[in-house]
Amino acid sequence: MARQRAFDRDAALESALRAFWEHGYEATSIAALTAAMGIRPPSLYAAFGDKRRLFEEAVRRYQLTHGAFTTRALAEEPTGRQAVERVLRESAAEYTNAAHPPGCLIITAAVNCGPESADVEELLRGFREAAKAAIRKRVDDDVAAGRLAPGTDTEALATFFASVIQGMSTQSRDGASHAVLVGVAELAMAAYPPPPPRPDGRAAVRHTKP
Amino acid sequence: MARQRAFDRDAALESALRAFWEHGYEATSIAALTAAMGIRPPSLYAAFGDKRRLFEEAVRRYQLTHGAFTTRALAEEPTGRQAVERVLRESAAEYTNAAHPPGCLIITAAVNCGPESADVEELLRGFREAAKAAIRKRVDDDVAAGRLAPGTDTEALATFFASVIQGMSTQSRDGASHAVLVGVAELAMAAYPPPPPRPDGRAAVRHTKP
DNA sequence: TCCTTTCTTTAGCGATCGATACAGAAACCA
DNA sequence: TGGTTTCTGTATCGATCGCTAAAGAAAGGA
Repeated sequence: MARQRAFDRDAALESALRAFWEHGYEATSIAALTAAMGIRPPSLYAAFGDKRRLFEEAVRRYQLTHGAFTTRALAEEPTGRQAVERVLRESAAEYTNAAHPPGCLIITAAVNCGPESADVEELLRGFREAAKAAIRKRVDDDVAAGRLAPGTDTEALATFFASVIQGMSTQSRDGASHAVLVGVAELAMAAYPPPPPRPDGRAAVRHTKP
Repeated sequence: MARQRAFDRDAALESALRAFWEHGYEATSIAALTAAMGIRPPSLYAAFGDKRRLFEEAVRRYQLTHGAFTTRALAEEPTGRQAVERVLRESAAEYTNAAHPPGCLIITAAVNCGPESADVEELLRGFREAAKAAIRKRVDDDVAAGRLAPGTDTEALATFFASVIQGMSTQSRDGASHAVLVGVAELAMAAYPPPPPRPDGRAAVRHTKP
């Protein structure tokens, strides 16, 4: 054995994550990263490989921490409708949480990429596609369970909710408050289709007076 | 008088616009710009000042050409509801028009900016805020005209539709088709509130059989 | 205590960034 | 045709980019 690393690798990774979250992949220089992480370039390269691998590790960490609420919400709620509503509400809260940068790293951190880092753009695109597919799966489950009419356009629904979430990320970075984004989430739920008529022909249960 | 410029300034500006549209402000280098515009750096600087002023001029050009449909739709439609629906439908078409890069330049071209070009980020943010305010104005008009209930949360509505449009831009850049984005636009319109009850207590006009 | 190993530091690598100095070329006026 | 002016092309500026060689510093084994 020999000398051990003098900095907290996890804390440094979290600092890098936040720098990427704030300014994106290309606009965050090694100099900015080392300043944020409190280390010098050789320590960064020894511990994380290079800038791209550091970014990928930061994204993985983001998914397991700040961004884990979406996976949880989609896994835990009993119906697609409830799952989508929870994702929307928790996005409104997370994107405006003053304890960290606004918006979503996976949505915003690799938007303006030169041709030499197109694969980084593609990496985040893959995560976004996976998230949209996870939403669609829950909506498809609602169709299969009879909670949504057969033939419901679940691709359009999933793309719609993905769009609202991505727009909420942009809005939060433009200064929208938590309260306004909750309003956005509630409005978005108006697009979730009503349940189909029951097989006995009776109307669905009403929750308001006729 | 003396020697005149040997290239088409407008065509060069359009080429620069598309380069910025594709990769964003910082990720588009002077070398990439001069290659796309078919000129050498001194010609670029003589005709456009510097990179920032070239970008600002490209954004102005974008607003007057590819992005002008929003201003037109919001100005020409008789009601807020129709204005919003037209903006959504035309956004779906424009963002997926294969004749130019996908999505919206004003939404995507200055997302990942370093601290030294934070003012460029702020410039586009201002345009986005103005667009959202223009949407809100048309919704406010619907409230004033009695087409929407008094007390309607027009800020939430405007932020919702701005979010959907921004999300559609991201989705188009991730590969969503025109047809799917039209579906997104139609779903978004479900959030536009129904008209308030008439003063005589009768229900609003129905367009479908009871 | 010395040796080995790995980390940290200083310093700087080649490449590219935005932006220009300079000279040659082209268009107008006289 | 000569003089003036402005544009164009070459070649390059200092600064910064991602990244690393080399030497000093610290921790474990002998």
